[in-house]
Amino acid sequence: ARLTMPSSTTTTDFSKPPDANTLRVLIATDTHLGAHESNAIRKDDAFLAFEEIFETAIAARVDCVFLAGDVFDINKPSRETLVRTMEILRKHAFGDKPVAVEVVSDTKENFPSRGIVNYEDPNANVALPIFSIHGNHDDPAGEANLSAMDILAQAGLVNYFGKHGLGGGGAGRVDLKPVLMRKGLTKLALYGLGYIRDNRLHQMFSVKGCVRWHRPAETSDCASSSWFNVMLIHQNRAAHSKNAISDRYLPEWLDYVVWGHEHECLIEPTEVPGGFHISQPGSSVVTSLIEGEAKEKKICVLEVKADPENPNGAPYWRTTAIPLKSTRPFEFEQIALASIGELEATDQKGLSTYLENRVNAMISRAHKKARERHAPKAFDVLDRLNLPLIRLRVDYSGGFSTINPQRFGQKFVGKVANPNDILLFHKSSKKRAGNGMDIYEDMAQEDELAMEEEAQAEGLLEDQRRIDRLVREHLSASEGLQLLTSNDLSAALDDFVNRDEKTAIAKLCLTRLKDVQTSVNAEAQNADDPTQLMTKIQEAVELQMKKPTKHKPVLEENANDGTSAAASKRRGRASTAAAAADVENEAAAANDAPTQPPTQKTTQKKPAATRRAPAKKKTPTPEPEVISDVDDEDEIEDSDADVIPLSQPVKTAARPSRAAAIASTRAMRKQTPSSPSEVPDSEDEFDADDEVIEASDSEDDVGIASARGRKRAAPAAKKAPAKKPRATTSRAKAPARRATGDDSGDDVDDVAPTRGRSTRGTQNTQGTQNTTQNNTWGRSRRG
DNA sequence: CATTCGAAGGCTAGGGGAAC
DNA sequence: GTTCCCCTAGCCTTCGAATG
Repeated sequence: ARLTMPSSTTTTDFSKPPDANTLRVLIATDTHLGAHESNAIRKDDAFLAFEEIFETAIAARVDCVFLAGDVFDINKPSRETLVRTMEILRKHAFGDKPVAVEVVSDTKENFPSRGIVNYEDPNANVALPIFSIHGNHDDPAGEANLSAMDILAQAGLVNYFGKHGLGGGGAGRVDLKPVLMRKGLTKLALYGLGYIRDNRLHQMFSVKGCVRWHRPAETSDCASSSWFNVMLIHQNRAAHSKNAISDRYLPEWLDYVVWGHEHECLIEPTEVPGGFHISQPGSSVVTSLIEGEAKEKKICVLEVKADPENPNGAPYWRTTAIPLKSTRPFEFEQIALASIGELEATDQKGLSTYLENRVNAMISRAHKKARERHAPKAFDVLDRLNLPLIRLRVDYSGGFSTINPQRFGQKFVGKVANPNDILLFHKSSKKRAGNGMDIYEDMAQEDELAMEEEAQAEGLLEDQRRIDRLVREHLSASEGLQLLTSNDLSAALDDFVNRDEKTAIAKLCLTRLKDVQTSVNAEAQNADDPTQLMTKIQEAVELQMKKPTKHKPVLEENANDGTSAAASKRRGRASTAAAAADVENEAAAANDAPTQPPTQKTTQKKPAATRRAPAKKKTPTPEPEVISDVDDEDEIEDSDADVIPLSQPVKTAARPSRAAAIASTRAMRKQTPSSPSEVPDSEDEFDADDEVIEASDSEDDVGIASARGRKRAAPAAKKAPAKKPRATTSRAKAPARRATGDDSGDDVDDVAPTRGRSTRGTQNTQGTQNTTQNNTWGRSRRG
């Protein structure tokens, strides 16, 4: 699906800054700052990796950094964690280097809490803009719905985006409006979706109009397809969760998806058939001692550049994986005792000796790997390299007994980072079944357990049914509920009891009250006499009562099935027919929904090979308000149907340049208090029209840099040589590593292990290769 | 002074649920 | 499905106050 062309450079050399039309971004995720904070040995691991990420960003001279969630390990990080995090960010994100990338979208919408992108804050001297979403560990919570990321954002250290209010009733609604970035001719649209509970998001993706994608409008000067579309997402991806978010939910016009949350490093971009590429960088610190975390930890650099011959065509791009060196070595192995000939089930001492030898071998292997990545001196000095994480997962089926892991670990204190939990014993069910004598006993036990679980599940189900029934019986009668619906109340009670949401009922009442008040106010204004007023109010209240629930109905099954009655009801919530239907009668509402005439032409899903950029199929709509009509579309599966053209958010000189803002602030400080209007108001420029894009394209990179860094031009130039050795040092590390630890004989592994992807031109057949080693640039076929 | 009693804290196992 | 973490119950020990 991608065309490739040889890079203009011969090696992946980040010591030189990217050219005026190349946007270079460092991408990392799941840094889990504060992880293992109470563990004296491991408490620094996350911070060291975090620091290395930013050292790499500086050395690679990237224009900005993208973080895909879980920056912090817990929702309420300790003060120590916050301070250490802010210290690292302050050190690397602030400085005098001019910012070459420019955000041209509405920053009030992108970053609602701050309203501006941090480098435009006259009080913050930002050199490296960082854009981050939240993850499940640092998701917003509390009355004010704040995340620890909000603290960083308020301090001007990061640009936190992708927090969605989930308004809109029903399954909730998310409006994905991209952060539009420009550097020279290159344009990048950055979409972000911070973590949302899987089942919630699953449901939203299944219901038409709940997830709405906004795209830069197609104009004669600027094709939609000339934007490089990047998505940061933080959700379950693997099949281990039944509500895992499938990449099929994402629109195929995306180019590059950074998948956070999953800790296994699968950073090599893999192509979704006919669509975009997904890169899963994985965590930068080991949080669980599982196999997936034993892989080498990596981050990557994404480079995007417009085709100078045809700036309106699809941009070129490539990625470069960079292994992290500061991560603590982690060796993982699993063994089945029954398959080891030399062991006898009765020989406890023999077992202990065997495991001890095995662990020692793992430690040696960890040391060897660490030495290969570091100069021996560093290895000896750094405890974290000398003290690896070791996990031996032991299947003791077949009559073996376990040994106390803690006592076993005593022998390895001072040799590994996790002496207490090196060994993990488990029994495999298959092996157990093959073990003659135990089989009936095991089966009996399993039957018993299964019956017990079934009974418990049935009990829970029965509890929920009872809640539902009680509410209906006692509160739905003529005078029982006048503002709340029984469905709403059942759902809130369920949340209160089963999900420990102490404010569920209060929230429901407040929301309903507000809805009714709004509705009554609107109706009352149209009434002339008191009698009519009463009738109007009565009607308004009745209408509100008939509106669908904001909570998912209790006991709703197949919540992810977009064709279920409940889902259909939600889908049709914009239609008066559905709204008028009794909330109890979901089927009736479902039948009404499809009869709504679509207000926009529906786009049929085509085979991947023949699909084109959706923007070209649509007529550009100048009015953003058109978005509400999307609900009426009936093609659930077509992700294109939820695409909304942004009404010319692109601007250029609209915002005051940072230098101008700083100058203005300083001038204001020097003088007696003057009117705030000295700072140009960007509001007026915001609705700039088509011409803006042309103007934007004509402004070259130097123009931006000089405009932004006007005041700092001299110091920046002076600083350049000082920073150079840093980059050179970083560059020198790669050859050094090759020289010391070249076990594979393939320097490809040093930069980005390929797992079969190679420099030998396989990309022409596979079409998925945009990796470092070959220095080829990928490109969308569209354009 | 010895014994008894209760409070407080440490430790452990197990359950539940979140994370992956 | 596995792993990890948090919470809780239950048990034990220690300590101090009350009692005889």
